[in-house]
Parts: sequence; structure tokens; C-alpha cells
Amino acid sequence: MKNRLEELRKQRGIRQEELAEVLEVSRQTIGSLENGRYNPSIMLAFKIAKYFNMSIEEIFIYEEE
Amino acid sequence: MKNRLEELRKQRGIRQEELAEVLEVSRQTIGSLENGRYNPSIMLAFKIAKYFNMSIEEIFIYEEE
DNA sequence: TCAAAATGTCAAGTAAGCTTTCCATTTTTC
DNA sequence: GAAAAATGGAAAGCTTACTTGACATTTTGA
Repeated sequence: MKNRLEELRKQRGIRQEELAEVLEVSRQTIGSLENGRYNPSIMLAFKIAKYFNMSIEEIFIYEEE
Repeated sequence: MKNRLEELRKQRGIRQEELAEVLEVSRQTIGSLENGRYNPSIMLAFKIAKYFNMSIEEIFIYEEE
């Protein structure tokens, strides 16, 4: 699964640490998501989508297998 | 987080076991999701949405805190 | 009504998401 | 070009998603 987190965060001009704070996760979690080390939980995906005012599907790109 | 899994599955007239097979998870996982014992991973949520031809947001209802 | 099918749910184990701590590397700014 | 700020990423530990297996309860249908 790919995602547009880094792109969207930079559009907003905020740091990983700031995004982490509003989402109530650690900075390392944001970095790990941006760099594809793991996928977010569905709860975190919902929080992210809400923050960016977008749907989950617009931010996280599902690729089968 | 609430979800409409049981309702949607029954609309389709299929058993938990059949849904589990097409989604490639165990029957217990489907039961656990329907009864709210835990939330799906985002990958499973995508598979479910694809199966029902709906968006994640139409099936899983996010409720803060 | 009674047997078979479907669902509920627990327990124990594995895998994945997330945390904190720590340090290295890159980017920014003066 | 040096200091400060931002990001990358590893390790160890905790929590949660998911598995298999087993058994109890509910629902369905002949």
C-alpha cells in the first residue's frame, strides 16, 4: 500500500513532529508511515483523513497482494 | 468504531464462512469484526470495501474517542 | 422435533502497529 | 562551514489484529 502522507504534510508546510502531535502518535510513527515501514491502523488512517479533510482512499492507495 | 458488516453480509445472503474465504481470513475474524471485538487492519478494510463495492467510510463508521 | 448448519466465544500463539530511547544522517539557517 | 533543526531508522517492549482449535449456543429446515 502506498500513501501520500509526505506530499500532503509538505503541502501544509508542517514538520513530522507537528503532525504527530495533532494525531496523537509519535514522530517515529509518522516517519515509518511516510517511508512505508508499516501501514497505519484503521483508526489512525481515519484520524489522518480527517486532519487532511480527505477520504482514506484519497490518501492511502490500495494495491492488491 | 462501528461497522455495517453483518448487515451488508446478510443483504448479500452469504455466511460468515463464505465471506471469510473470499477475504482470505478466518471465520473467527469475521465474527470478531461483526461483534466489535476488534477493528480490521487497513488492508482488510480495503478488501472488505472492495468486496462490497463501497468505500471504507461507508462501511466503517469512525467515532472519536 | 430433532439433526445439521451457522454463529458465538474462549484460549494460546504469531504477526503487525505503535511506543520510547538512542544515535546517525540530512537539511536548514546564520 | 558550523551549529541547530529535521528526518531516518534500529532495538526492545507493549498492545492489538489475526490464526487454529475446541466447544457451546442459536438458527434453520426436513
